[in-house]
Amino acid sequence: MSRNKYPEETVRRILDTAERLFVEKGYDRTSLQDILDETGLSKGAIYHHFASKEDIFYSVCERIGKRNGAALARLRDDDTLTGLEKLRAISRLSLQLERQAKTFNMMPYLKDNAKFLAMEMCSIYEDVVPVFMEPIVRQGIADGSIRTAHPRALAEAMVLLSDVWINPIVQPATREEIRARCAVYNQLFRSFGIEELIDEEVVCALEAYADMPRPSQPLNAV
Amino acid sequence: MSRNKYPEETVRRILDTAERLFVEKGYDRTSLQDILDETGLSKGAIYHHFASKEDIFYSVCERIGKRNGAALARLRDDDTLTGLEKLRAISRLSLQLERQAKTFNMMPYLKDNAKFLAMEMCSIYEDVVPVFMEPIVRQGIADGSIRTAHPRALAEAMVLLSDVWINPIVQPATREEIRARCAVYNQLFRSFGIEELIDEEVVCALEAYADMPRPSQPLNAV
DNA sequence: CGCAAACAAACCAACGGTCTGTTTGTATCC
DNA sequence: GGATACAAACAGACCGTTGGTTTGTTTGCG
Repeated sequence: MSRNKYPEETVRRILDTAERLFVEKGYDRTSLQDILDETGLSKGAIYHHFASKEDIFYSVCERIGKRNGAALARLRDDDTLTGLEKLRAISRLSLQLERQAKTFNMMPYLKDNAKFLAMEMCSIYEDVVPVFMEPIVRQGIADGSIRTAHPRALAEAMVLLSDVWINPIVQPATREEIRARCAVYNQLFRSFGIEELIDEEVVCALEAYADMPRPSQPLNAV
Repeated sequence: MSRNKYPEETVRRILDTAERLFVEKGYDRTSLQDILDETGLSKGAIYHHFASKEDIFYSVCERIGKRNGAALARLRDDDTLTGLEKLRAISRLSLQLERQAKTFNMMPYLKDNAKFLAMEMCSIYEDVVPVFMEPIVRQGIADGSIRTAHPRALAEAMVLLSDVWINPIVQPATREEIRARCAVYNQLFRSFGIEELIDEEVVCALEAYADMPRPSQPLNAV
């Protein structure tokens, strides 16, 4: 079936399949052959639309970033909320986005998903902070709901902690650990005027992750 | 030259070479052939001492962990310092360790070193926090120099921020950005009784990284 | 002397990636 | 509006390299 009339459909199929496989098995353990088998496409098809396996991975990440970015942009540009209120909303929102993306069962633990972690860190520095978080913090400074002389740095600390620590994707944790993390997280930012960054409702939602079934064992025991 | 009398020398050579190559080029871009060429050994030799390429990587990481662990253990067990004083000393120490390991020029940016980042995160949760940081925080609580109900969580937040944020390895930054990060970092932990976690001297040392030459371009532009 | 540790090196399947070839939608010309 | 041209959209054979295995050889040492 050459010369498809709707090539963007093919691209979508490739990205959908690749995203699922990368999330399920990790980048390294997903071979091009796996993607070929599951899409029913040929190598020619894939290399017509993408330059390399890594290119597919980056495109997958970019698409996830765009999905999340749309929701974050709406929040950022909402002019009925103060900066502080937006920060609180983000805690709620990012949990929701994570659920959608199903990245929360991304692992057999961290080691098999090094590439995703690295990309997340990159996008935090290059995208999430400068495009969404810093502007929101600056708004908070302007409207008096946040106090700091270093909006960028404060935004970085908040996003990093929430995305690679609070967020239980990265490391499984018990209910008590999750609750303790949230308590510390809230206390950390109190002196910047940011009270109750994570409210009880979100804490409960986070706690639910503690019971999530995890893949039995990391494949590469050290 | 078969049947070497000092096989541990061979192991050391393999680990030394692999560590250097992994740091210079990243795990993915270092092939076994590279290690063979630079050590002058054969595949048989390497697979006699190691189970796989990943096994070499884990051994490299383990060795780095042991090197750092020795220094951290000495600090932890020093009974002339309060918990708080030990935390301050760690800021200084980890900078020093990083310099030794030369991991600070680990990159062509983050994307080429996903595996190291993931291992660092793992070792933070599995090793650094429970073995070193949490005991120190607990000591600080006992001797009154630190105030928190959640020593583990506080330790996690401190290590994460210092290792993947303050530490300029992960993302290059200007002098002003580094200084701003340190200021925010110090303010974050003030309410736990932890004053001046990073002092001016360390800030200056960190600033010096801003001028470090970085590899020109990431190899995989998105 | 014998045996296993410590290698050397040929060998292998699978991988990511390339190249050439084929089909086919569509713009263009008359 | 039908023939023609052309490139987009694939298919699939092919290639070098990779990580990993196997078999063979040397040699220190009990």
